[in-house]
Amino acid sequence: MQGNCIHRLGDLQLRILQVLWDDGPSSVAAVQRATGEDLAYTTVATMLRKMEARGLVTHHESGRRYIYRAAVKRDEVTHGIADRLVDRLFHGSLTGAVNHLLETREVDPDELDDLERLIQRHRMRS
Amino acid sequence: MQGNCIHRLGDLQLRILQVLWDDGPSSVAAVQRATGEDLAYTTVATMLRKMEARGLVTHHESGRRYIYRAAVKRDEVTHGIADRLVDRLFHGSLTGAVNHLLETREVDPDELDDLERLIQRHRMRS
DNA sequence: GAAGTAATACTACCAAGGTAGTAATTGCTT
DNA sequence: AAGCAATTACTACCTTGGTAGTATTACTTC
Repeated sequence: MQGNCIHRLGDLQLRILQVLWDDGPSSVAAVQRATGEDLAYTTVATMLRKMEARGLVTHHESGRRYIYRAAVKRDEVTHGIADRLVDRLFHGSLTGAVNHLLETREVDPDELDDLERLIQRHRMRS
Repeated sequence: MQGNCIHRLGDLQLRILQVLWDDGPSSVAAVQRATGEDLAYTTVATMLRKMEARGLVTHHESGRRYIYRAAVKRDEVTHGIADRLVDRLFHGSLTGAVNHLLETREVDPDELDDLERLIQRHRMRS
């Protein structure tokens, strides 16, 4: 929920949230399966419990088993993490960030087209 | 140096590296001052020692005092962290990342111009 | 109803970041 | 020389993510 420092997620925590966002409410077993990684059942269960304590997920019972669901929105988290990065590395400069990404990644012309369209679309808006 | 998981830096570690990149080789006291944060002298000294153990910085002695310098390049680190983020959050899609940044940040028209120029410049290159 | 199985709860550990106190050293200043 | 100030070394502690074992509980199946 609230000011929970939504950025600062470990790899496993993010992985689990992604499963819950993609697949919707899931049992521990389902999450374990969906992560694709080779983790003990109890590892996933423990992490889910820790995440619930932090307000990242909630659960309700279905029979004797817990069904977990994400308590934070994908956009919130993505936004939080991305913003934090832009601030930490580029002093909040979006241009700096995009520039760096363009410099250091392979970008094919199609992607450049996409980007240009994005910018056009944004220009309309303001 | 090498395979040291250059992404995965704590806030303080990144902060310290930024000081060393900006100001060049510095004593502990200088780093402490430059971080701007209110940290005990020994906190900075300890962190520098831990970072040296991880290969992030090196030191040489000048009289009885240590002068630390960054052992990793700014670009390496920035690239590592940014790449990791794009992979973690956007499945490696640069367009997805940029799109998200545009959606969630205030972007003024000047910045859009800058971005467009960036893209043009990149188009030339390929 | 006895045995097996699946689920959760509890506990424990390790590593790393972060923070800082205390001790020891050494050099400078009066 | 005596004492103060700066500096490094060592140690300690807390938190969090990550990983998983063991114990307990409860449902299912024969």
